[in-house]
Amino acid sequence: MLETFQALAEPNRLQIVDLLLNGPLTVGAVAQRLGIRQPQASKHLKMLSDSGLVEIRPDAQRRVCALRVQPLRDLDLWLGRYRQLWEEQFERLDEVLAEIQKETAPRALRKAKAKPRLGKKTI
Amino acid sequence: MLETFQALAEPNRLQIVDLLLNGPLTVGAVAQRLGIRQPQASKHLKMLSDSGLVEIRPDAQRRVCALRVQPLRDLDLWLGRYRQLWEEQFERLDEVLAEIQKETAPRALRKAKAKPRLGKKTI
DNA sequence: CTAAAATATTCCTTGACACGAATATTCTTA
DNA sequence: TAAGAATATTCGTGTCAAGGAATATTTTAG
Repeated sequence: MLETFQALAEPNRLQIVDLLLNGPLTVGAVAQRLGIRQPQASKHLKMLSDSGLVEIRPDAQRRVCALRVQPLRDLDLWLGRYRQLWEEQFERLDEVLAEIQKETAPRALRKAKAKPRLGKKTI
Repeated sequence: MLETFQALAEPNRLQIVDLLLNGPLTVGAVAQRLGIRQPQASKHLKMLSDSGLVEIRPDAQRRVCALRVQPLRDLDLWLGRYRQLWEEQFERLDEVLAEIQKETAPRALRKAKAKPRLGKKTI
């Protein structure tokens, strides 16, 4: 997971992954479409390969690079633990924000001691 | 998107996000649970805040840090473009399994030579 | 076997950033 | 106002990785 994030935390590599969604490409093709030089493309593709995001298959002198879905599936799984967060919290968030807005905006800020914190969990 | 990946591409920050799934925490609490020092926690939380993954709300002298779902939703959206990729493979897998089933079940296993490999796309 | 094509590797420099230590800042309370 | 608590910031250091340039390696074609 960490490795996947690190692999995708670089502009060219993220672009490469997006590019390979349309199908496999050779190293040179990747370099050309990204406007980078061949050695950089090789390096980035090697890192993507190490992280499991790309599979590099030799074809004569060239290397054909294709996406591997496994890390993305893992990412999807990881995200799953958060998915409920925006499904159940969405309705409530609006309410809470409106509440706060209503509470702080109309009244001028008064030296409120022991202000009654809204019943959320206290830290 | 890139910013989100960069924010999550660091062990402590990824751990912080995972931690905040259980609810908001103060800076000190985060530092304590991660076993890191307070300044590092502050810095990491600031980066998470800059990337939009965490919201820092002042509460007296402390800062309460809570997850923000928006970047995660964006990540989910981004992943969506790849989701069909492993659904295609699932369909293929089903076909293959059905093929095997059809091949082994009715007829006793026969010496199949030059078994037709399913059409791997050539570059 | 040689030349050319495609890719990989090495060396170097530079910039980003993680960590530690020390200090500064902010807010509350007595 | 002073002290204490919680957090932020600064500075210095070491590490890692990205980019460029040059070169090495591998494979096909002639």
